[in-house]
Amino acid sequence: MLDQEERVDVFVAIASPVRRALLATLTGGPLPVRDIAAGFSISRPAVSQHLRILKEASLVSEERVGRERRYQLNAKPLREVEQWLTHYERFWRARLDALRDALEVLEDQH
Amino acid sequence: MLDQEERVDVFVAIASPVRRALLATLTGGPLPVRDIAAGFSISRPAVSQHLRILKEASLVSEERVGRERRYQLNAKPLREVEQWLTHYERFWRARLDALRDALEVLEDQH
DNA sequence: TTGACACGTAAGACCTTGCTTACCTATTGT
DNA sequence: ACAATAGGTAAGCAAGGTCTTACGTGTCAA
Repeated sequence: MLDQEERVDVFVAIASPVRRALLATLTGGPLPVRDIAAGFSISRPAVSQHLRILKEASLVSEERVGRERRYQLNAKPLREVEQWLTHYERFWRARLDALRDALEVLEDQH
Repeated sequence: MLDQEERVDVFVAIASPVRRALLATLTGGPLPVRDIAAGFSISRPAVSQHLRILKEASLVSEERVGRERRYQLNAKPLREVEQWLTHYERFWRARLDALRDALEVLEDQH
């Protein structure tokens, strides 16, 4: 079960708005490249190149069906991003708490 | 309370391992550039340039104290990333559920 | 078996990124 | 006033990303 080409960092993969849009497109289920590219203004080869990056980040997998290649979303690597975020969650929560406390003080003054 | 230079996409800002390390460095509290750069092998100007990107993504703020500039973590923009992730959470959760179910079937077979 | 289709890949243009060194300004301490 | 410190900025460069068009390969259908 070893990933053969896990070269691309997930953070790098999702840094591109185009690639995030590609992932969003695949939330509805697997699609062949033709259908994916239909929703984008860039050329089909450009879409293929982005799909390759996503594949090398394991964010999509490809299944060959006849002459089509159906790309499927694989969200699992996003857990790394979520895990990274948890280290910072307390910081923006701290901010919110401070704001809430400040508002409470204002409330009490009335 | 308008951000004067919110040019940089948060996803782009955190795509760099160096910048993620810079953010990690600041979790301990505000630091002057000198102290930040001490933990990195790249030059101080390179650190300054990364800090600028982070500042333009509002991930850090700077406070001038004498001849120092103390950079402080501001995690709030990371909420955008977290919010984006929630759209995909159900996908990797679906995977986990499928795995758990498969394991249960194996259990039952014994 | 021949043409159309689906798709990847190669090559090249172009822009951006990320580093370096050199230099500048602002502040502090003597 | 002057030297040292803190740190931003400019210039230059190598490397990499992102498009395009052209082309190659595998598959289907007549």
